[in-house]
Amino acid sequence: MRLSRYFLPVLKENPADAQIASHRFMLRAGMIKQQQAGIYSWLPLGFRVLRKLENIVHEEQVRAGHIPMLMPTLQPADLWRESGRYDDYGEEMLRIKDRHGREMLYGPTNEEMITDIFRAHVNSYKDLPLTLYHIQWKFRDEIRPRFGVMRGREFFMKDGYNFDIDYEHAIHAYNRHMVSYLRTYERMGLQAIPMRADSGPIGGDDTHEFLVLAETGESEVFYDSAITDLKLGDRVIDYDDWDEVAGICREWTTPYARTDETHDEAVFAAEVPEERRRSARGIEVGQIFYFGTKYSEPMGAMVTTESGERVPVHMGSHGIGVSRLVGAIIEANHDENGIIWPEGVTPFHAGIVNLRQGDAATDAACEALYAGLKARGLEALYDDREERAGAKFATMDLIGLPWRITVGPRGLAKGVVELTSRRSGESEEMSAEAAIERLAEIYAPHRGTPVF
RNA sequence: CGGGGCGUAGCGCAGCCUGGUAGCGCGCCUGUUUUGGGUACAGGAGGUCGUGAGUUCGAAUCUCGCCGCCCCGACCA
Repeated sequence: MRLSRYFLPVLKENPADAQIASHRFMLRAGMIKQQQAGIYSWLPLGFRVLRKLENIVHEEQVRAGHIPMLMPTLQPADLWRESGRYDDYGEEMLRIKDRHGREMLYGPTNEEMITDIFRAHVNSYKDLPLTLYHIQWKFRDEIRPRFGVMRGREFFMKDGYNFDIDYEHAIHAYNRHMVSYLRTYERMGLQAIPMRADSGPIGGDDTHEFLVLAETGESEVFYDSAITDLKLGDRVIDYDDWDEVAGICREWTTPYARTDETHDEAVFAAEVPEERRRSARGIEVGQIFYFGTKYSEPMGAMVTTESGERVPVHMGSHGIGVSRLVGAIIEANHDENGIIWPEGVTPFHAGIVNLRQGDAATDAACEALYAGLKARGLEALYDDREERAGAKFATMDLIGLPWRITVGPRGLAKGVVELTSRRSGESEEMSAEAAIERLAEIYAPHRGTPVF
């Protein structure tokens, strides 16, 4: 993408309304524009990141054997009356009437709707296990939205629902989700720690929240520092292998890690040596629940077992806050100059800065570089504006592309360009070809592939 | 919802107390200049002062209503 033809409305000054780094940088980098309290337009740069995250989530869900679909944002009130949540959910649910006076709501979650779909089409244990998910906009009419997309009212979320014949199968689904989530966050360059949590309005017995450690987190967390050394890495996982999946969950849930809601100081002290006890703040970026027959029973989602018995299906639900993650990633990856995107989620793989726009040789070198990166499947943002070097560097730092290639007459005279890491600030001179080669290597592990 | 604050040019703000129909910085446009970290100079465009009513000869400024936004708290993916 040539910056001169892109839409990147960056702000030089800090917007008054933005309190925390992610909100400030998202506004300054031209990623979002607020339309109402807690409701944002996603401008091109922000949209690219959102799509990258969405794609990673899809890839990891499909890898775990879960099936993508799409449910509507508007739901009929009657469905929620069946589960009893129409009255329970309270003011947080946005209620609407259509022209005929029919009561509807902008869905804050989809347990009722997915259960309705299930009961309409599934009757036998032979169709289980089944896990369906979608990534869709949700709405929760927060009393007080704040922190930009971290706590908006409208938000983009992956929510998945598993249907299983009994408790044991449902727990495997739960474990499978935990592992798939660990891998999802890891690919996004995040360390998200599963912590034992409270179930809240979704209800249920087993539940873990995933928290990203960040100073601006809304929850206080307590954990054994050993947990932050755990890495999934590139181990191959068979999601149908109950023992393997449970083993990975054990690895991550054995070290103490809880939010203030479930924290127990006595247990913390007994289980964790003092030098490994940590307290910090965390941003919740996902949660998994097992809730058994909470919805299937009142809504009549029954299946026939092998022995001919009709039983309510065991369910769980699992969410990842995709739009919130954009903010969480920035909270965990920024400095005073702007964002520092992890390679897995960056909106462009590299930035090209032309230091002498209009100079035939520099222009040609930049064009060749741009084409060369494209040929290797890498997306560059080429700053071809008539701007001074300082302005171009400042923009690149702000929008946080992890790699920058600087092209100027001085370097070209020596036959080199400069490759700079946004994270370390270190630069290295090399030929344009070598820079392309290097970037191709760097991004080799971060290539997404369309999954469905 | 309780408490606090704000709404003046695209963004950040001053002006309001002590009414006389707007100003600064950044950004934008033009020209010159500069050219490896937001260059300098000159010229220029751009404002229903959130909105409605009231007071007044006269309201951005005073009074009341409404709308919107932000912060703290309770609440929350």
